[in-house]
Amino acid sequence: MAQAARAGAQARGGSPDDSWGGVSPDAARRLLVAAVEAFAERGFHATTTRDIAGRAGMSPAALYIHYRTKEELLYHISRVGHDRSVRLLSEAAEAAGPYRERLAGAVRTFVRWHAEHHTTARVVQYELSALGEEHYAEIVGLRRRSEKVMRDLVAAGAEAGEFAVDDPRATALAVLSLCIDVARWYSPGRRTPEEIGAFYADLALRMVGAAPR
Amino acid sequence: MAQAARAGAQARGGSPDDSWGGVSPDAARRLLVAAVEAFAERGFHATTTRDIAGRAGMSPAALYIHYRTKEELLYHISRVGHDRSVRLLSEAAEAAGPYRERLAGAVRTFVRWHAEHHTTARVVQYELSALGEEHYAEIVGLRRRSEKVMRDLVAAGAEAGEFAVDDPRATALAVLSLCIDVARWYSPGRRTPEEIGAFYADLALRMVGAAPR
DNA sequence: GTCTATATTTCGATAGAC
DNA sequence: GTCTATCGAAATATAGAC
Repeated sequence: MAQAARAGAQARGGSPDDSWGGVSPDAARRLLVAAVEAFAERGFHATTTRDIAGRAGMSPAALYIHYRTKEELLYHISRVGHDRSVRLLSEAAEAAGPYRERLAGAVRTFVRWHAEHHTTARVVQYELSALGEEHYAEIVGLRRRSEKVMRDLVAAGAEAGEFAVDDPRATALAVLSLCIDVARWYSPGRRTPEEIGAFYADLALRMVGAAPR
Repeated sequence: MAQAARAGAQARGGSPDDSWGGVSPDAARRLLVAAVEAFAERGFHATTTRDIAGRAGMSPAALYIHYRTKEELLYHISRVGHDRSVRLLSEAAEAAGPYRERLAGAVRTFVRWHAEHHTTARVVQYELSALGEEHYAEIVGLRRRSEKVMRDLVAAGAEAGEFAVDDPRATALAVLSLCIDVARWYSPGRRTPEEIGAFYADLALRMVGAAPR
């Protein structure tokens, strides 16, 4: 199955935005990648369906064979991105070991994803308001799940005595906020996603008052 | 002078978005406030000139008496907001006293402004890409100034032995990033801008490895 | 300075041939 | 499934009366 092979390549982290290897048919995937790039550059409302189709090497009408509306394209991107976010955070939070390691792992992975896939992440994090009402509500639900994962992790670490925080809820939201904003400012060059992830993991440990390693 | 009186009211912090008290004539100010609200809610490109004019209680054509284009409205908002940001940060950084107090003051003030004026701040921070080329370049210059202020402050604190940071530049950008993202998630209710500012000042001190107070 | 009316452009989405 | 051609709606901005 081509999908499984592509999922493997994706897990290893290939070219800048290969989050969409599993999407088929080919034309639908090309349109999705084109939409991600266009939405990230100019925003959803400033992007025309002609632009998306053009980037994918197709006519404007071809878009509507694979997606019912422009908004559905955004929803697809947003949905996949938020699913990924929840999964990355959850897996790190449920790992074995001390809470400081779990938090560091969660932040490192989450930040690395935001840097590595910064075009996708930019759309996922900053184009929410362009979603239709129902889609928006669904995505907000996923965001609450991410927030809960981080909140529970910080609270657990605090109760275990590994963290020293006055307000676990606010601290968790601040850590998440710091990670998310990476999608806004990151651009390739100065430092690798891996390096930024490691640096941010250290910052997060400082924020929760974990003893320096 | 009405402008001086309004500036006084503004410094004391009145209603949620009175950053525009000094703008005259009255119609121009109403349009500006309407644009801020609309841009913050839906984004620049999703906002129509009809919507802006409507919120200001005027006809669509009236907008063009006071502003040449919709983009000029955004530029005005962005310019004022960035000037304010640079000033808030600079004043705090140049204050007397230990660097940890200066950093705490800068973060507290900057965050408080982002929360108090979160509609304005949202436009200022997240609608940059809708600016015209020249305006964009000018605003980027102001942003670099803000970054330099924070960078120099963290570096000075580190050299003075008050902060323990591995990478002052990256740490400064992360602190700024954390502050800026407040504009994205803040909504009135749970906690006051003042409380969030104080909380974030503490987080920033942790990030730079300042000794706990 | 503000309005009504509208010129002009461009958009999202569809029709129908192939 | 993709194309060319185009519809109908809606956008920014302007013209001209008051």
